[in-house]
Amino acid sequence: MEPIRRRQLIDATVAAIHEHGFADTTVSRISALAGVSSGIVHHYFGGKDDLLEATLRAIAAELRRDTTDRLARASSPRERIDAVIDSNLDPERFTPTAVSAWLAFWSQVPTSARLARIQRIIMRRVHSNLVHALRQMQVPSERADRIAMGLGILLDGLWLRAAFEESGPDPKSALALVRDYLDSHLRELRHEEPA
Amino acid sequence: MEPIRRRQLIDATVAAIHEHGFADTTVSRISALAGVSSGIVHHYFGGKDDLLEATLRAIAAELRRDTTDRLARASSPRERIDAVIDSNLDPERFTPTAVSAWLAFWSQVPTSARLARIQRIIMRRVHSNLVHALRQMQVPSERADRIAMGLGILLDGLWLRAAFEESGPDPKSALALVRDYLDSHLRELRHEEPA
Amino acid sequence: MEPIRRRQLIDATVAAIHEHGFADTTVSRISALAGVSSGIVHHYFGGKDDLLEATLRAIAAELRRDTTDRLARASSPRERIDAVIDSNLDPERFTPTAVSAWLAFWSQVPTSARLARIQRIIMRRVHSNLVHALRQMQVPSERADRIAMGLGILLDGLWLRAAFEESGPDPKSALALVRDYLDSHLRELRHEEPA
Amino acid sequence: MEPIRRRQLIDATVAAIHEHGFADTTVSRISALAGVSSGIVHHYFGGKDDLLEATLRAIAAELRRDTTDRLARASSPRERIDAVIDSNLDPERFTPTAVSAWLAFWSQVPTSARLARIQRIIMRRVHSNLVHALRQMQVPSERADRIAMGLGILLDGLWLRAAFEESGPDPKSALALVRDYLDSHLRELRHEEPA
DNA sequence: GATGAATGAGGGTTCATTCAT
DNA sequence: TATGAATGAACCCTCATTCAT
Repeated sequence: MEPIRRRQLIDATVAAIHEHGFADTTVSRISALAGVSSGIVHHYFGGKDDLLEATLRAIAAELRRDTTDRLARASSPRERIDAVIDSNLDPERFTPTAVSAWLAFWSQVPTSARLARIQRIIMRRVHSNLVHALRQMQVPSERADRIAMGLGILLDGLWLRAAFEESGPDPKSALALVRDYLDSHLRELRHEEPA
Repeated sequence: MEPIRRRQLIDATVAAIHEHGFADTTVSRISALAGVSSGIVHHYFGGKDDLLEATLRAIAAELRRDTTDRLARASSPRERIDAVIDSNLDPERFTPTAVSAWLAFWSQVPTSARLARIQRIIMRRVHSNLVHALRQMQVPSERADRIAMGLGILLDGLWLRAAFEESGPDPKSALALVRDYLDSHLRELRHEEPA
Repeated sequence: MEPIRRRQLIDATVAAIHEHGFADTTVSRISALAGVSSGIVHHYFGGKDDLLEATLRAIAAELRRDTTDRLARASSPRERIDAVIDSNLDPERFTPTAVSAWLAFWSQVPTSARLARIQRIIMRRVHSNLVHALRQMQVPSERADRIAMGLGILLDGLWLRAAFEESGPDPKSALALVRDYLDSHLRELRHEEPA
Repeated sequence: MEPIRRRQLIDATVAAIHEHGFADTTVSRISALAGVSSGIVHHYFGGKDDLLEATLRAIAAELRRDTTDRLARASSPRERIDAVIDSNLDPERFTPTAVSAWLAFWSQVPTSARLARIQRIIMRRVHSNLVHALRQMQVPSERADRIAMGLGILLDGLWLRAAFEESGPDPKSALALVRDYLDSHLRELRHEEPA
């Protein structure tokens, strides 16, 4: 019963955040969306904060799982980089619902140590995945770090814009924009090499 | 008296958001930080929401003023682009306090029509300033639009990371990263031209 | 549970109005009198206004119920008129508590559309009951209307005075006063007939 | 200056009560209507309660003045009774504004000792004026008292209904109703006398 | 395991009152 | 005499949390 209820409540939390915003996401609204009583939240989670933390962990785990799957199927360093980018911009995850949930959590990061910790882990994972693949492509350490950071920042910026609806590019252009950034930097590297 | 009190309260609002986060920014906390009574907020602003809106408008106006000043001093299209970038990454404004306030407001955008409207205006201004300057450099319309969007997304991503402390680049590297993005695209354009 | 709590709160509201007056009837006072927490008001009624409306409806329903019962037991038009008068002046309802609650609601009628609506219905019911019975006694329509209005006004005046304690007649004299008014008008009619 | 300001504020208080109801009659609204600052109320009256008391006193004094004038012009006991009735139903005073102010004050009577005292004086004056005139017409003491009380109750009931708009008779019918009550009782007395 | 009635702290807001000017 | 900026207590209401069932 427990895993079912926990998932129900986490899904309902994401839905509630998207629908009403973080500030108006109340325990009753979440439980109403989940079709259960309000007391259940404290039964399966310690309280509202624990549910929120679990929700962030859950959507983070989803992203990680997808990235891991794609990485496993990749057969070259370049494909490994694309795996990371693609999983971040996968239209199935790059939805208004997901994106506004992320934004809501992000806004709590500066003042919530618990969420900040999780957020840091997520970011570092993306970064290290990118750096790792770049290093395999013979990109020098310091350079790999810079490119990975640029890619990470672009991805974050795209997610942010996606939360504002209409003011960001569609998933396809978003992908092109990030790939373009990567390509131009790799091209640049190749031109330098002979020198 | 009015302009003084309004500024006091707006400054206190930014400070409160930075210190406690958007959700825990209460009228009493704001007024305590401003060193005035809680009733004063409703005297000078209609209520909490109006104060929040005024605060977003104020920090947006500050950014616009700085951009306008820099644009006025620019003597070439390239300098105009740099003016926009520099004012967005000016270390004086690129502070944890300012940046977490922005993030807090951003998180309200998906569910607050009032704030969304202001946010849209701010974004569009940055975008059109960039596009305008790029067009003056003979960049084709569609291309100018894409580069401007890329720059805007990078800037947003950088602000977002700045709010997470430590996980973003320092102001100097941030500037380099954005300039680098611009340069590589302009270089690319020049290579295409002869062809 | 719901009907019990609702009744508790409605009774407490009447008591609070009697004790402190309408203006000083706060939600906390009501809930304290009812022996429950303040939050409960919003759980069982939407808010304070809804509780107040429900309270007026409840005391109006009580009056109507009593009138209906008496009307059912009446076996002549004259007894039907007495039924209406008696139920309005029944010592059990003609108490300081009940009477000051009515006055409090009356004072809100000129500025509260919700309460005005209910008040209008109550008044019309008394009036039409009286007119109906008078018509059965062969009193001409226009005359019946006038007598009924006079009776209604007397009843209202008596309730008003009852709220001022001491300055009104005791229930018994009140009853005599109203019956006397009715009798003299009926007598008058009989004298006219032969003419 | 003082008498001018006091009158301004008292008039504004009556207007505010009529317009917004007793509960929403705030000091700022009153002073706004009077065209003066809010602080002035505490300068000329001790506070809000004192202003309210002064307002009740003022409208009571107005009624008394009018009654006194009419009584002075009356040349027979019967005219003296009519004087009292007429001044209570004078269309100039029997207005929605005046009437809703009275009702508002009445509703405070059960819980305000200060206002109750004034109210008691007003009622007693009307009563004693009526009794006095009836005694001059040779009506036995106990009978005069009863008739005067009936008249007083009718007048109160009429004022109450006037506050409910539409549900009461027009000033003319109101007058007829009260005079009719008086006449039928006097006639009755004459019939008894010979017996 | 699950409910939802009940609590009460804390939120935004209003407003009578004070007081420096 | 007159102002209106400023206060802070008290209002209604929301909601995370508890707990008897």
